[in-house]
Amino acid sequence: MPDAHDVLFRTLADPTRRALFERLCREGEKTVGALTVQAGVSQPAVSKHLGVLKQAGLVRDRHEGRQTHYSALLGALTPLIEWTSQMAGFWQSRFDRLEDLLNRMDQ
Amino acid sequence: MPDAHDVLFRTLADPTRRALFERLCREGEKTVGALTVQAGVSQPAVSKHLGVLKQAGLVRDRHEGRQTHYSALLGALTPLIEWTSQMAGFWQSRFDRLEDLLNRMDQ
DNA sequence: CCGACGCATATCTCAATAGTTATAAATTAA
DNA sequence: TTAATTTATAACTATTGAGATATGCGTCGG
Repeated sequence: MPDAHDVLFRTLADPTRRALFERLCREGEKTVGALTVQAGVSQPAVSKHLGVLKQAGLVRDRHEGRQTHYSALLGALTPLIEWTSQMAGFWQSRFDRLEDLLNRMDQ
Repeated sequence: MPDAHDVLFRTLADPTRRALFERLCREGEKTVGALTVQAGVSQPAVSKHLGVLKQAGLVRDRHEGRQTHYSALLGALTPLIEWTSQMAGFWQSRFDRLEDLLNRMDQ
């Protein structure tokens, strides 16, 4: 079973899909049709990508008549931020331990 | 040609490869053999993943006799951090504009 | 010098998935 | 009701890439 990091990285790895998410972040809520215009792929492809983004918790949809409006959910990026700072943290702590070691060696 | 974000997301999307990078972050420099033991895949698979990580600038290698030592390069994560905060920034600024609009409507 | 060791590369296979077109389903307009 | 519009789903194709095994290449110990 894939954890949150897996889902996020895998979902955002595709350029087309990430571009869709970026547009929703930049420009706010958009219909499928509006997104399709500049997506460079067919409407079914856009719908499928939006489905994957929704599954990952990165977007939500709102139905209004015969159109569906999608918008970004920034909160879903939290695990990504945490992962990144965790990696940086590990690196930093190893650096600190090295510094300690060097300090002790000086004495 | 894929930009820095593309490379990073694509490289870190694979669980096995990301696990290798995480170990290098947590535990520092490791040989291919040491990494292979706990990787759950064959040694050639590990070598290939390390090659991809190196290509992405996420790790560097150091040859010593007949073994190769790999270590993480945290700086390579910068574009990822920037992308994330950029997305959050777009969201925030749209929120601010909405707030402004509501304030103006109040008057 | 020769065999074992450590890693990288070559080649192949298989599964996952992004894309397509065709079509269904639901809503609105005429 | 019929036709047009909007989105989602179905079915298929093609590509990508992660994994395996086999092997090549350099290095160390005996």
